[in-house]
Amino acid sequence: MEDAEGTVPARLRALPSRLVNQVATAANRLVDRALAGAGARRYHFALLAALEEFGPASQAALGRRTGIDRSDIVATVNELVARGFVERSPDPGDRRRNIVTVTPEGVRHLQELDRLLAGVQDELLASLSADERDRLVALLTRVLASPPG
Amino acid sequence: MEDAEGTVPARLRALPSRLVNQVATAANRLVDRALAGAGARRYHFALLAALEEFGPASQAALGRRTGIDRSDIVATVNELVARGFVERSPDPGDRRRNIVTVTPEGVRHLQELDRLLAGVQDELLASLSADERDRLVALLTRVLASPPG
DNA sequence: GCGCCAACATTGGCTCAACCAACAATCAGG
DNA sequence: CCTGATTGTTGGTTGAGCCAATGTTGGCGC
Repeated sequence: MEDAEGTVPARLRALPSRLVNQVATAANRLVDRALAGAGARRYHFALLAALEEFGPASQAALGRRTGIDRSDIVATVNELVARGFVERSPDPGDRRRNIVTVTPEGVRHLQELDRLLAGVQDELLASLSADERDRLVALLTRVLASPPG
Repeated sequence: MEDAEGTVPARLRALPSRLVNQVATAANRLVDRALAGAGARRYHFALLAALEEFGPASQAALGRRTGIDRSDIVATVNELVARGFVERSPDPGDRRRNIVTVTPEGVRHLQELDRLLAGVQDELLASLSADERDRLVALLTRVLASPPG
Protein backbone atom coordinates (compact mmCIF):
# COMPACT_ATOMS: atom_id res chain seq x y z
CA MET A 1 0.00 0.00 0.00
CA GLU A 2 2.98 2.27 0.50
CA ASP A 3 3.36 2.84 -3.23
CA ALA A 4 6.88 4.02 -2.92
CA GLU A 5 8.93 3.32 -6.02
CA GLY A 6 6.34 5.51 -7.69
CA THR A 7 4.36 3.08 -9.73
CA VAL A 8 2.28 -0.03 -9.56
CA PRO A 9 2.38 -2.40 -12.52
CA ALA A 10 -0.11 -1.27 -15.14
CA ARG A 11 -1.53 -4.76 -15.46
CA LEU A 12 -2.28 -4.80 -11.76
CA ARG A 13 -3.73 -1.34 -11.78
CA ALA A 14 -6.05 -2.14 -14.65
CA LEU A 15 -7.46 -5.33 -13.14
CA PRO A 16 -10.76 -4.49 -11.45
CA SER A 17 -10.45 -7.46 -9.13
CA ARG A 18 -7.16 -6.18 -7.82
CA LEU A 19 -8.30 -2.59 -7.76
CA VAL A 20 -11.32 -3.44 -5.68
CA ASN A 21 -9.13 -5.48 -3.42
CA GLN A 22 -6.73 -2.59 -2.84
CA VAL A 23 -9.55 -0.23 -2.04
CA ALA A 24 -11.08 -2.79 0.28
CA THR A 25 -7.76 -3.23 2.05
CA ALA A 26 -7.48 0.52 2.55
CA ALA A 27 -11.08 0.67 3.74
CA ASN A 28 -10.56 -2.19 6.15
CA ARG A 29 -7.50 -0.55 7.61
CA LEU A 30 -9.45 2.63 8.25
CA VAL A 31 -12.46 0.76 9.60
CA ASP A 32 -10.40 -1.47 11.87
CA ARG A 33 -8.50 1.47 13.21
CA ALA A 34 -11.69 3.42 13.90
CA LEU A 35 -13.45 0.49 15.52
CA ALA A 36 -10.41 -0.39 17.60
CA GLY A 37 -10.83 2.96 19.31
CA ALA A 38 -14.15 1.67 20.64
CA GLY A 39 -12.80 -1.83 21.32
CA ALA A 40 -14.91 -3.24 18.50
CA ARG A 41 -14.39 -5.23 15.34
CA ARG A 42 -16.26 -5.40 12.07
CA TYR A 43 -18.28 -8.42 13.09
CA HIS A 44 -19.49 -6.59 16.19
CA PHE A 45 -20.83 -3.75 14.10
CA ALA A 46 -22.42 -6.05 11.55
CA LEU A 47 -24.25 -7.99 14.23
CA LEU A 48 -25.42 -4.98 16.19
CA ALA A 49 -26.60 -3.26 13.02
CA ALA A 50 -28.54 -6.34 11.91
CA LEU A 51 -30.14 -6.64 15.33
CA GLU A 52 -31.12 -3.01 15.46
CA GLU A 53 -32.65 -3.11 12.01
CA PHE A 54 -34.55 -6.40 12.21
CA GLY A 55 -34.98 -6.85 15.93
CA PRO A 56 -34.12 -9.93 17.99
CA ALA A 57 -33.13 -12.94 15.94
CA SER A 58 -31.67 -16.41 16.21
CA GLN A 59 -27.97 -16.82 15.62
CA ALA A 60 -28.55 -18.68 12.38
CA ALA A 61 -30.75 -15.87 11.09
CA LEU A 62 -28.08 -13.35 12.03
CA GLY A 63 -25.57 -15.36 10.07
CA ARG A 64 -27.75 -15.36 7.01
CA ARG A 65 -28.40 -11.65 7.20
CA THR A 66 -24.82 -10.59 7.72
CA GLY A 67 -23.12 -13.25 5.60
CA ILE A 68 -21.14 -14.31 8.64
CA ASP A 69 -20.61 -18.01 9.23
CA ARG A 70 -22.66 -19.58 12.03
CA SER A 71 -19.54 -20.62 13.89
CA ASP A 72 -18.19 -17.08 13.81
CA ILE A 73 -21.52 -15.77 15.05
CA VAL A 74 -21.07 -17.81 18.20
CA ALA A 75 -17.78 -16.15 19.08
CA THR A 76 -19.03 -12.69 18.18
CA VAL A 77 -22.18 -13.05 20.28
CA ASN A 78 -20.02 -14.31 23.15
CA GLU A 79 -17.93 -11.17 23.02
CA LEU A 80 -20.94 -8.88 22.75
CA VAL A 81 -22.61 -10.66 25.67
CA ALA A 82 -19.44 -10.29 27.73
CA ARG A 83 -19.55 -6.55 27.18
CA GLY A 84 -23.25 -6.29 27.92
CA PHE A 85 -24.23 -5.13 24.45
CA VAL A 86 -26.39 -8.13 23.68
CA GLU A 87 -28.36 -10.81 25.47
CA ARG A 88 -28.62 -14.46 24.52
CA SER A 89 -31.71 -16.28 25.72
CA PRO A 90 -33.31 -19.55 24.71
CA ASP A 91 -36.29 -19.29 22.38
CA PRO A 92 -39.29 -20.60 24.36
CA GLY A 93 -41.00 -21.56 21.11
CA ASP A 94 -38.07 -23.48 19.67
CA ARG A 95 -35.56 -24.93 22.04
CA ARG A 96 -32.91 -25.25 19.35
CA ARG A 97 -32.68 -21.52 19.01
CA ASN A 98 -31.11 -18.75 20.99
CA ILE A 99 -32.70 -15.36 20.67
CA VAL A 100 -30.19 -12.54 20.57
CA THR A 101 -31.36 -9.13 21.71
CA VAL A 102 -29.66 -5.75 21.84
CA THR A 103 -29.42 -4.07 25.22
CA PRO A 104 -29.70 -0.31 25.71
CA GLU A 105 -25.93 -0.22 26.17
CA GLY A 106 -25.65 -2.08 22.89
CA VAL A 107 -27.73 0.55 21.17
CA ARG A 108 -25.52 3.28 22.58
CA HIS A 109 -22.44 1.40 21.46
CA LEU A 110 -23.87 1.00 17.98
CA GLN A 111 -24.51 4.71 17.80
CA GLU A 112 -20.91 5.37 18.62
CA LEU A 113 -19.79 2.92 15.96
CA ASP A 114 -22.13 4.59 13.49
CA ARG A 115 -20.45 7.88 14.17
CA LEU A 116 -16.98 6.43 13.82
CA LEU A 117 -17.79 4.67 10.58
CA ALA A 118 -19.40 7.70 9.03
CA GLY A 119 -16.09 9.45 9.51
CA VAL A 120 -14.30 6.59 7.83
CA GLN A 121 -16.46 6.84 4.73
CA ASP A 122 -15.61 10.49 4.37
CA GLU A 123 -11.95 9.72 4.79
CA LEU A 124 -12.03 6.85 2.31
CA LEU A 125 -13.95 8.75 -0.37
CA ALA A 126 -12.36 12.11 0.23
CA SER A 127 -11.34 12.45 -3.40
CA LEU A 128 -14.86 11.89 -4.75
CA SER A 129 -17.74 14.33 -4.95
CA ALA A 130 -21.08 13.42 -3.44
CA ASP A 131 -22.33 12.63 -6.89
CA GLU A 132 -19.42 10.36 -7.64
CA ARG A 133 -19.83 8.58 -4.34
CA ASP A 134 -23.40 7.78 -5.24
CA ARG A 135 -22.35 6.45 -8.61
CA LEU A 136 -19.64 4.33 -7.07
CA VAL A 137 -22.09 2.87 -4.59
CA ALA A 138 -24.58 2.21 -7.39
CA LEU A 139 -22.00 0.44 -9.53
CA LEU A 140 -20.72 -1.68 -6.66
CA THR A 141 -24.25 -2.58 -5.69
CA ARG A 142 -24.96 -3.81 -9.17
CA VAL A 143 -21.78 -5.85 -9.26
CA LEU A 144 -22.78 -7.40 -5.98
CA ALA A 145 -26.34 -8.06 -7.09
CA SER A 146 -25.35 -10.25 -10.00
CA PRO A 147 -24.96 -13.92 -9.01
CA PRO A 148 -21.34 -14.26 -7.86
CA GLY A 149 -20.51 -17.58 -9.49
CA MET B 1 -22.59 -13.88 0.96
CA GLU B 2 -25.55 -16.25 0.77
CA ASP B 3 -28.05 -13.49 1.28
CA ALA B 4 -30.77 -15.84 2.25
CA GLU B 5 -33.31 -14.31 4.59
CA GLY B 6 -33.78 -11.91 1.73
CA THR B 7 -32.18 -8.75 2.99
CA VAL B 8 -29.01 -7.32 4.31
CA PRO B 9 -29.29 -4.51 6.84
CA ALA B 10 -29.72 -1.22 4.98
CA ARG B 11 -27.01 0.41 7.08
CA LEU B 12 -24.56 -2.23 5.98
CA ARG B 13 -25.56 -2.07 2.36
CA ALA B 14 -25.20 1.68 2.26
CA LEU B 15 -21.71 1.77 3.76
CA PRO B 16 -19.20 2.06 0.94
CA SER B 17 -16.50 0.46 3.05
CA ARG B 18 -18.62 -2.61 3.51
CA LEU B 19 -19.82 -2.61 -0.06
CA VAL B 20 -16.30 -2.52 -1.40
CA ASN B 21 -15.38 -5.26 1.00
CA GLN B 22 -18.19 -7.50 -0.21
CA VAL B 23 -17.25 -6.99 -3.83
CA ALA B 24 -13.60 -7.65 -3.00
CA THR B 25 -14.57 -10.86 -1.22
CA ALA B 26 -16.51 -12.02 -4.25
CA ALA B 27 -13.65 -11.03 -6.54
CA ASN B 28 -11.11 -12.82 -4.38
CA ARG B 29 -13.17 -15.97 -4.40
CA LEU B 30 -13.29 -15.94 -8.17
CA VAL B 31 -9.62 -15.07 -8.51
CA ASP B 32 -8.48 -17.68 -6.02
CA ARG B 33 -10.54 -20.32 -7.71
CA ALA B 34 -9.18 -19.41 -11.14
CA LEU B 35 -5.57 -19.25 -9.98
CA ALA B 36 -5.88 -22.49 -8.06
CA GLY B 37 -6.43 -24.22 -11.39
CA ALA B 38 -2.91 -23.17 -12.33
CA GLY B 39 -1.50 -23.91 -8.88
CA ALA B 40 -0.98 -20.22 -8.25
CA ARG B 41 -2.01 -17.63 -5.68
CA ARG B 42 -2.55 -13.91 -5.89
CA TYR B 43 0.93 -13.08 -4.65
CA HIS B 44 2.43 -15.19 -7.42
CA PHE B 45 0.61 -13.23 -10.07
CA ALA B 46 1.42 -9.88 -8.49
CA LEU B 47 5.11 -10.68 -8.37
CA LEU B 48 5.35 -12.08 -11.86
CA ALA B 49 3.42 -9.15 -13.28
CA ALA B 50 5.66 -6.65 -11.52
CA LEU B 51 8.76 -8.42 -12.78
CA GLU B 52 7.53 -8.58 -16.33
CA GLU B 53 6.63 -4.93 -16.37
CA PHE B 54 9.68 -3.45 -14.66
CA GLY B 55 12.25 -6.13 -15.26
CA PRO B 56 14.51 -7.74 -12.63
CA ALA B 57 14.32 -6.14 -9.22
CA SER B 58 15.37 -6.60 -5.64
CA GLN B 59 12.92 -8.17 -3.24
CA ALA B 60 12.45 -4.93 -1.36
CA ALA B 61 11.62 -3.11 -4.58
CA LEU B 62 9.13 -5.82 -5.48
CA GLY B 63 7.50 -5.37 -2.11
CA ARG B 64 7.17 -1.63 -2.62
CA ARG B 65 5.73 -2.03 -6.07
CA THR B 66 3.17 -4.67 -5.20
CA GLY B 67 2.32 -3.52 -1.70
CA ILE B 68 3.35 -6.90 -0.37
CA ASP B 69 5.33 -7.06 2.85
CA ARG B 70 9.04 -7.89 2.56
CA SER B 71 8.63 -11.00 4.65
CA ASP B 72 5.85 -12.28 2.43
CA ILE B 73 7.95 -11.58 -0.65
CA VAL B 74 10.53 -14.03 0.67
CA ALA B 75 8.06 -16.89 0.82
CA THR B 76 6.51 -16.04 -2.53
CA VAL B 77 9.87 -15.87 -4.29
CA ASN B 78 10.79 -19.18 -2.68
CA GLU B 79 7.72 -20.78 -4.17
CA LEU B 80 8.26 -19.25 -7.59
CA VAL B 81 11.90 -20.34 -7.56
CA ALA B 82 10.86 -23.87 -6.62
CA ARG B 83 8.62 -24.01 -9.68
CA GLY B 84 11.25 -22.53 -11.96
CA PHE B 85 9.30 -19.37 -12.74
CA VAL B 86 11.85 -17.02 -11.24
CA GLU B 87 15.54 -16.88 -10.39
CA ARG B 88 17.11 -15.32 -7.32
CA SER B 89 20.71 -14.20 -7.65
CA PRO B 90 22.88 -11.88 -5.55
CA ASP B 91 23.30 -8.33 -6.82
CA PRO B 92 27.01 -7.90 -7.67
CA GLY B 93 26.73 -4.16 -7.11
CA ASP B 94 25.06 -4.39 -3.69
CA ARG B 95 25.65 -7.48 -1.65
CA ARG B 96 22.61 -6.88 0.51
CA ARG B 97 20.31 -7.38 -2.41
CA ASN B 98 18.98 -10.33 -4.33
CA ILE B 99 17.99 -9.73 -7.92
CA VAL B 100 14.86 -11.58 -8.92
CA THR B 101 14.43 -12.41 -12.61
CA VAL B 102 11.61 -14.07 -14.54
CA THR B 103 12.45 -17.19 -16.48
CA PRO B 104 10.89 -18.07 -19.86
CA GLU B 105 8.72 -20.60 -18.04
CA GLY B 106 7.68 -17.81 -15.70
CA VAL B 107 6.64 -15.69 -18.64
CA ARG B 108 4.57 -18.54 -20.01
CA HIS B 109 3.00 -19.08 -16.64
CA LEU B 110 2.18 -15.42 -16.36
CA GLN B 111 0.50 -15.50 -19.74
CA GLU B 112 -1.70 -18.32 -18.56
CA LEU B 113 -2.58 -16.42 -15.41
CA ASP B 114 -3.38 -13.38 -17.53
CA ARG B 115 -5.82 -15.42 -19.52
CA LEU B 116 -7.45 -16.88 -16.42
CA LEU B 117 -7.79 -13.50 -14.75
CA ALA B 118 -9.26 -11.84 -17.80
CA GLY B 119 -12.05 -14.37 -17.60
CA VAL B 120 -12.58 -13.53 -13.95
CA GLN B 121 -13.01 -9.85 -14.70
CA ASP B 122 -15.75 -10.63 -17.17
CA GLU B 123 -17.43 -12.86 -14.66
CA LEU B 124 -17.17 -10.33 -11.86
CA LEU B 125 -18.43 -7.39 -13.90
CA ALA B 126 -20.97 -9.30 -15.94
CA SER B 127 -23.76 -6.94 -14.93
CA LEU B 128 -21.92 -3.81 -16.10
CA SER B 129 -21.51 -2.45 -19.60
CA ALA B 130 -18.04 -1.70 -20.94
CA ASP B 131 -18.68 1.95 -20.28
CA GLU B 132 -19.71 1.32 -16.71
CA ARG B 133 -16.70 -0.88 -16.11
CA ASP B 134 -14.46 1.96 -17.19
CA ARG B 135 -16.21 4.35 -14.88
CA LEU B 136 -15.96 1.94 -11.98
CA VAL B 137 -12.25 1.49 -12.60
CA ALA B 138 -11.79 5.25 -12.83
CA LEU B 139 -13.62 5.88 -9.57
CA LEU B 140 -11.75 3.16 -7.71
CA THR B 141 -8.47 4.43 -9.06
CA ARG B 142 -9.19 7.88 -7.74
CA VAL B 143 -10.16 6.53 -4.34
CA LEU B 144 -6.91 4.63 -4.25
CA ALA B 145 -4.86 7.59 -5.40
CA SER B 146 -5.84 9.83 -2.50
CA PRO B 147 -3.56 9.40 0.50
CA PRO B 148 -5.10 6.55 2.55
CA GLY B 149 -4.78 7.78 6.11
C1' DG C 1 -46.65 -43.20 18.01
C1' DC C 2 -42.01 -43.91 15.32
C1' DG C 3 -38.40 -42.72 12.14
C1' DC C 4 -36.08 -39.70 9.46
C1' DC C 5 -34.38 -35.54 7.85
C1' DA C 6 -33.60 -30.59 8.55
C1' DA C 7 -32.25 -26.85 11.35
C1' DC C 8 -29.72 -25.08 15.28
C1' DA C 9 -25.70 -23.94 18.45
C1' DT C 10 -21.24 -25.13 19.39
C1' DT C 11 -16.44 -26.76 19.13
C1' DG C 12 -12.36 -27.11 16.78
C1' DG C 13 -10.06 -26.94 13.11
C1' DC C 14 -7.95 -24.87 8.63
C1' DT C 15 -5.95 -21.40 5.04
C1' DC C 16 -4.74 -17.04 3.57
C1' DA C 17 -3.87 -12.13 3.68
C1' DA C 18 -1.69 -8.59 6.08
C1' DC C 19 0.99 -7.29 9.26
C1' DC C 20 5.09 -6.51 12.93
C1' DA C 21 9.53 -7.15 15.47
C1' DA C 22 14.03 -8.56 15.53
C1' DC C 23 18.42 -9.79 13.43
C1' DA C 24 22.79 -9.90 10.87
C1' DA C 25 24.91 -8.28 6.91
C1' DT C 26 25.81 -4.48 4.06
C1' DC C 27 25.88 0.18 2.30
C1' DA C 28 26.14 5.42 2.32
C1' DG C 29 27.00 9.86 4.52
C1' DG C 30 29.02 12.85 7.65
C1' DC D 1 35.32 5.45 11.34
C1' DC D 2 30.76 5.66 13.03
C1' DT D 3 26.10 6.11 12.64
C1' DG D 4 21.96 5.26 10.45
C1' DA D 5 19.42 3.27 6.83
C1' DT D 6 18.46 -0.71 3.75
C1' DT D 7 18.07 -5.59 2.75
C1' DG D 8 16.85 -10.41 3.26
C1' DT D 9 15.21 -13.54 6.51
C1' DT D 10 12.96 -15.82 10.46
C1' DG D 11 9.30 -16.19 13.34
C1' DG D 12 5.69 -14.74 15.01
C1' DT D 13 0.29 -12.47 15.46
C1' DT D 14 -4.29 -11.16 14.03
C1' DG D 15 -8.69 -11.39 11.66
C1' DA D 16 -11.52 -13.09 7.96
C1' DG D 17 -13.67 -16.69 5.83
C1' DC D 18 -14.38 -21.16 5.63
C1' DC D 19 -15.69 -26.35 6.69
C1' DA D 20 -16.63 -30.73 9.31
C1' DA D 21 -18.42 -33.07 13.26
C1' DT D 22 -21.48 -33.38 17.21
C1' DG D 23 -25.54 -33.29 19.93
C1' DT D 24 -29.96 -31.40 20.48
C1' DT D 25 -34.40 -30.30 18.85
C1' DG D 26 -38.45 -29.67 15.33
C1' DG D 27 -41.30 -31.05 11.86
C1' DC D 28 -42.97 -34.37 8.72
C1' DG D 29 -44.48 -38.73 6.68
C1' DC D 30 -46.22 -42.82 7.88
